[in-house]
Amino acid sequence: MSETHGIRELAAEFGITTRTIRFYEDKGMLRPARDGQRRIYSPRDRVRLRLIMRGKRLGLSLEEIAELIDLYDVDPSEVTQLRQFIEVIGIRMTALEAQRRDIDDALGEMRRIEKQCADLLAQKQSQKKGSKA
Amino acid sequence: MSETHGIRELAAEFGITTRTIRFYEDKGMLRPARDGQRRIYSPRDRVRLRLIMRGKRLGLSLEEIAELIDLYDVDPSEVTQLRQFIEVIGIRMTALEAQRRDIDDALGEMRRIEKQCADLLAQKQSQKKGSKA
DNA sequence: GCCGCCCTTTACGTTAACGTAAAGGTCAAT
DNA sequence: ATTGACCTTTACGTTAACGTAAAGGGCGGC
Repeated sequence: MSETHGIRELAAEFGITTRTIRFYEDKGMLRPARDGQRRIYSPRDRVRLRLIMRGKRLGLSLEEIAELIDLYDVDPSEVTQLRQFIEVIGIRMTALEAQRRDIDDALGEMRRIEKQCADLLAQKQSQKKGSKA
Repeated sequence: MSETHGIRELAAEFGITTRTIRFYEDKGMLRPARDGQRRIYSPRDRVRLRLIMRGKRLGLSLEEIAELIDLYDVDPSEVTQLRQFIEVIGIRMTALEAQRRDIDDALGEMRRIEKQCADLLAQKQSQKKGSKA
């Protein structure tokens, strides 16, 4: 039942190298338990790694990702911290929404181009047919 | 009426340095005209630069961006090229859609956390009031 | 006891995407 | 003609995010 993993397992699961995982630990983004010297990764560590990978897919730097992840486990005891927290999250969300718009724009253009190509293809096909008939 | 620009203007408009613009040219991503030695940027060049910046916001490497931009001005004369083209665009679109999902996931989580914080804040406020009454 | 496999730390190497500095050309204004 | 504001090329420097190699410990199997 104890859902723990070795570093090699985790690396395989995420398609990265052990070096990369240790590097993220160096950067303070992971804090696996230890069995002697060996690193032991809990489900919680896996979640963190998943968040890191998603951040990378979004084009964030490791530094930005670290900040974001830290957001997830701020202890919500101080009110001023909570306020700042909400503000930071708001900023981040605005950025993400802008990125979403960028993606939608790009997708729109690509669909347009794709259609143009398809139309051109159809034209050429009918021309071919015509030449045979 | 001739909508051309010097390198300095363009840099200011996009919030980047002239070095960066020349760097992109080195990489074959821009091909400004010349007046003697000076670079002259056409509206077309500006569009390209806009595409580059958007690609960067999406976390793409300059190499990926260059490929994508080249997609926009492939000459659609060969049918096999058109087919390949449509395929490549499809792959790119799939990737962008995945990235969109990542963003939506992240936004969802952040909204959840934001709400949690807001609720906590509200709780603390009412507690404060209660202690004063 | 030794082999092979996994793990560890330490440290130098590499690539992308520029930054920064050096050395110089051009042109308008003073 | 010299200053200042641009522009140019060339080239070395820098940072992030790892890769890669060296040197070694722990352990189950033969």
